[in-house]
Amino acid sequence: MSKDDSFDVQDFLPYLLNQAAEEGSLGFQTVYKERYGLLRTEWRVLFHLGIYGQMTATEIGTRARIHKTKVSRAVQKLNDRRFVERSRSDSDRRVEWLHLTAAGMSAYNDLSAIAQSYDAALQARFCEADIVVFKRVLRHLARLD
Amino acid sequence: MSKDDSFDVQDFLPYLLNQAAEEGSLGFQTVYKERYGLLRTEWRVLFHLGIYGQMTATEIGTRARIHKTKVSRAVQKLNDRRFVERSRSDSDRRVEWLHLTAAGMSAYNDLSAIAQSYDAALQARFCEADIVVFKRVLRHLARLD
DNA sequence: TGGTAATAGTTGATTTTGTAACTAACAAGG
DNA sequence: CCTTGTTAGTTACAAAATCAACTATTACCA
Repeated sequence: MSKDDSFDVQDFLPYLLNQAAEEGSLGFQTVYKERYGLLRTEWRVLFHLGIYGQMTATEIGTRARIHKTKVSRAVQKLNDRRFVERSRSDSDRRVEWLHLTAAGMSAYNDLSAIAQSYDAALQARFCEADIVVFKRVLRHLARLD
Repeated sequence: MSKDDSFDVQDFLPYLLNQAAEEGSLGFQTVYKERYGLLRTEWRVLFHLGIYGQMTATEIGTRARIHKTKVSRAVQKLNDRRFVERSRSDSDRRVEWLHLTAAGMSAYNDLSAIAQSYDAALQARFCEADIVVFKRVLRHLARLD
């Protein structure tokens, strides 16, 4: 017996978003996990380097809104696996430029191809007009525009 | 230098969903955290009991897709705080019925009221037609319909 | 019956995360 | 130069999530 029938979790946006996000990443998560033993943050860092090329840890953190300690640890792991190389900047020896190795690039290419087809399969479940609206609202909520 | 310019993380649905979900729960998270010292899972369990009334841990886990160990520990904490009471079923002594105490109900009422206005504020940023589409797609992705 | 499997829920060991404090390098004003 | 403040990134310790193994109870069936 509900105390307040006018409220339903399933209409609560943060709840809906969380459920959809979990459901939506589930399938792809197993790919980068089982195929390359990557964690979610590690995959995210890999993708940013694959897409935007050379970046610093801080830049990645700012762009993806990941805390610097999380980025730091992800970079460490990716470096251990020889997916990422670090090089100190000459002009400012605090900053470290990160870029993918050949192995990292190859993992990125493989995963991004899978990501694209995964994404296409997800989007195929809706009509194009709905996807347009959906993504626009998402981007706005995610503060990406 | 990007290897594959046709791909952008910001168009990748799982990524977008995650960012939006994190952004969207951020504000409300501080409410249940600072006001009642609740964790995300604890809040979710509280809400389910507030809305659907008496339930078992397994039912909550199934409906919200939370792992049973997470539910178990959340119920323990909520029970410690006297927000939830447990009672063994007579017909099957493995199952435990959970329901809110008066204190739990009051916390739920308080939080659900805040949740509703928080939700309304989020939704006010878009036109109604967009919200309708958005929620429909979300529900489908979250496999809630 | 008795044996095997299934279900509800808990506990313990290991990983991962979060918070704060830390080192190192730079910047700017006196 | 020195003090103070800021920025890049790491590390230490506590909190939380995860995974597997566990107890207790019921269900199935030969």
